[in-house]
Amino acid sequence: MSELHIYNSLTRQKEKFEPLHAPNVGLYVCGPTVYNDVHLGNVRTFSSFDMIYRYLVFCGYKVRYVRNITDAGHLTNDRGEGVNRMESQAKLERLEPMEIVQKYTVGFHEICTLFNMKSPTIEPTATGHIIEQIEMIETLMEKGFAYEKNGSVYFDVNAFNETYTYGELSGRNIDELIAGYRDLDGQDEKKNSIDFALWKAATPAHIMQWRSPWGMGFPGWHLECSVMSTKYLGKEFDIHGGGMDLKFPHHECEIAQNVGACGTAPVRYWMHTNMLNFNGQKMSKSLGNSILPIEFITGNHPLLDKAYSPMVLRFLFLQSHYSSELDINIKGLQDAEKGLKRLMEARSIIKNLNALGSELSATDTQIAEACAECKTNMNDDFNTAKTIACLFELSSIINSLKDGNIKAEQVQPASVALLEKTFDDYLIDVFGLKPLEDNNNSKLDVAMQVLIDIRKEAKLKKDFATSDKIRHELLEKGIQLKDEKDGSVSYSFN
RNA sequence: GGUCUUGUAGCCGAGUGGCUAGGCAAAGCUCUGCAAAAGCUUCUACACCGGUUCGAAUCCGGUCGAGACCUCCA
Repeated sequence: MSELHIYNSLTRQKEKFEPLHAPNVGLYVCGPTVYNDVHLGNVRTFSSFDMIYRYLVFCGYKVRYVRNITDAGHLTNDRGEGVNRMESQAKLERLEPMEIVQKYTVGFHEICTLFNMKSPTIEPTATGHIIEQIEMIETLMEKGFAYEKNGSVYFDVNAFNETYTYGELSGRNIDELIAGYRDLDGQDEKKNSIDFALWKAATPAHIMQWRSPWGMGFPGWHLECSVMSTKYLGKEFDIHGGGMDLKFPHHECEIAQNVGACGTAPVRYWMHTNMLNFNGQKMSKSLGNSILPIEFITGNHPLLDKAYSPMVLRFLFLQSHYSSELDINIKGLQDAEKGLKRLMEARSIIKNLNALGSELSATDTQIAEACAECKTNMNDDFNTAKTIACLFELSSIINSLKDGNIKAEQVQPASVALLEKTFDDYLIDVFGLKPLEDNNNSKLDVAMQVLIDIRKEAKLKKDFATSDKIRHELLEKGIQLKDEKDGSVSYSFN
């Protein structure tokens, strides 16, 4: 595909991407609720959108990337029961709610940095937009899509559904939803069980509460995204993303709020990333089987055999499509580690390649085609897996050229330049992968050269005991010596 | 129960109505003092049963299996 196509969850098909106001693109992604640590499943979603953001920028778009921080104390459900997560965590940790917010916001940002994610261009907080949320509620009430009861305000789904349609995104209809709720018979103030809270009255015990026309209270969960996306991206914008699990009810309610308040469908392209499983089971906070990102990085977890670089995890994510479920396990992590190393080493070899070709060869054509295919694949709904396959194909050519299996005369200098650009473009810029380790520590390099020279001397004297001892012991410490075809010796880290 | 997704070689994982993705693992060869790394070669799969078609893993129907959402979650 020569132009970017995106699978739109709303229409359930791939569509050509046409921004409303090219070259500008508005991208909104639902961010984390900062009441405890993000887990690896969250990281998968955010790194998927990081890749998507990077690719849009790579394509020349000017992207406004908004990702919110949910820091208001929402209830664990909409029915007026449940607990305020921010406050219960605050009690648990004996901290102020805002200390909880600060602690886990900082933690989230640290993880984002470790995983080499670009910052959004705007990262708004729910508590920073209470006034705007109240304004949207007032608009919805004026239009007859919301009603107040005992200091709380609810969205009137039935009233909305008379003018518009509720449930399109998630493929639900109101009658079935109501039927599903019926056995939970109306223990609350809502007109209808499917109505959801826009504003909840707070009891004096609630620490996080704000003044509103309906008394002290706090906003409903779905409202902040409607408000902040409208404020920063407009009533209608290009892409809205989030995890699959937010499709219903969160995104459905968001659409209803936006349509109700503004009269237009807010989002052109809905994108949903799929869940991450570990050893076959969904990783989730509520199941209690989530391994923290930092535990992967340190290897400090009973289910892990060793530490894995954040880049290995990122690469593992990229090897499958963002919209597929991904099950990870130890074997998968190990495979990804090897694969990433292979690509990174191929990339570092390119700089030293000799190309003397003057006429277009079959290899030149092969390189040109594979490089061009990267873009075609990415344009097909961000097919990172296929793009990676192209890079592996190119890696074989690079290694062959280095080893002399392909002669320098068979490749034009322009092809090597293209290889270098392609690896930098996709591996580094779009995929956001960093070389596994920098070995530009000059003192280490000098020390390594001393060992390499000693080994070389031992080999010349046929003292293989010594030369093998150096090689084996370095390998045990994670440094691999490589005897190159030309007699030189290089090293890499395992 | 409702809505939806999915079932691909030892493992992971892309995919298009006809042109054997890719990675990891395994085997053989080249290279090597021996290795490692790298290169080459081999392993040709698409849950099952029907149907549409000149042709289907790809479309349709059914069967069986797996999963997600319908309640807080990315």
